[in-house]
Amino acid sequence: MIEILRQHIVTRLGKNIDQIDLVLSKFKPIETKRNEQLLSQGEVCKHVYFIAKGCLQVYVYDQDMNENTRDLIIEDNWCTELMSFGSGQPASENIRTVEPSQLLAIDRKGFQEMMETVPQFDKVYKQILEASYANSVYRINTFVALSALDRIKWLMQNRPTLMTRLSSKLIASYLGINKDVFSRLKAQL
Amino acid sequence: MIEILRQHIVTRLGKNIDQIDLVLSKFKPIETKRNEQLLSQGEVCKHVYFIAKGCLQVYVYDQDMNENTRDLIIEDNWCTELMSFGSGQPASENIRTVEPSQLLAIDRKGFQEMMETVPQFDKVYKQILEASYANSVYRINTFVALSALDRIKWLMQNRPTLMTRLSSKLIASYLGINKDVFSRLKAQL
DNA sequence: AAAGAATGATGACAAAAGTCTACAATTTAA
DNA sequence: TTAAATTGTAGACTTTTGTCATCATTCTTT
Repeated sequence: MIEILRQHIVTRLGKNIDQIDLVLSKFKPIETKRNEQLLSQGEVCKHVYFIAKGCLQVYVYDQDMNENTRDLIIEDNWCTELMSFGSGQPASENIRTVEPSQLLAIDRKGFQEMMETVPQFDKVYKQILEASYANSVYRINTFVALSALDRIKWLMQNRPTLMTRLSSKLIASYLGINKDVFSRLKAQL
Repeated sequence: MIEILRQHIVTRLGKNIDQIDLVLSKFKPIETKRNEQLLSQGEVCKHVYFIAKGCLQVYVYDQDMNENTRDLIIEDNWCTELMSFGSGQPASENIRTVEPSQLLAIDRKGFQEMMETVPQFDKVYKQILEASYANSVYRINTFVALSALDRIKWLMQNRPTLMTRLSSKLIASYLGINKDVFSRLKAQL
């Protein structure tokens, strides 16, 4: 499992990283079933997860306790509640697995040590941040500019794997559409 | 004008930055009227702007050529189209001033020099990225979890200055609500 | 293999949001 | 300072989206 992370780092920083094994040793492998809770709002987010395999859902509750999906993240990506992880304040979001997953978790201490002792890792962190931000930007633009139907089309165009891989319920929640409406709109295509 | 940026950096990095004047010298001051176009989609985004005074709108067009606002950014903040600025690819977003503004612009060359010669600035960049990302996360959550009316309430709670300072048309577009609907919902409060 | 739970589709209806028009009020630019 | 343009509000109407109930189907779990 750790080899997948090694590969992820190598493709971003090149092969000759002195302390790559030191870095890797700071990650703890976790095997999960589906629907395992990794973070609940109110708790402090203690880890950053690298997803070697599987899929995580980041979600929030509304007044009616419906679950609304802020992000769906698949393998070869990172997941955390950054604000809580960075500040130590309680998280406002929840995270769970939606598939049996293989994760590599690093805690705050490990993360900070890594950033200090392996300056290059700072670069990886920046890349992760930039990618996450870019993702958010596109996502916001779909919400301000597109109707429900067009958001569905957008997802099919831009993240076709998500559409086929995950349940309609999840996808609808990710798109900010009621699941019944999603079902109807899909039929229209 | 440059003093405002100096202050911005000092509060983030502390007073004893060796080369702060070198950094500041790389920024070009720009005075704008309102409604000045800083970037049009298709162009490459060549600058990062620090807003010393005023307000910028980042927006995209939909099929009907309506303008949809991805972000509204006021003084003491940064604005750019990061993906285009970073990659040199054509921008997918537009940027204009919505108020007469005082901006400090740095181009790619200046930016890269800065990151290399003043390693501390890298930290500022990271902070900007993190803040922008955090912002986006909250914003996405308002879209997946809240109705139009609740998004209005959210904005009044969390960014009350925006509400009073900018036109209803802009705010409606920022919230992803039709301007007529926005007018009606506001009356309901 | 079977019971139970979750999922996805559908119809009927309700509520929310969007469109269009008109008009007064305000702002902008000549 | 005025003419022109933009903005904000309102009513009547349409479309989109949400809700609820039902039912067949598929997954899960025992």
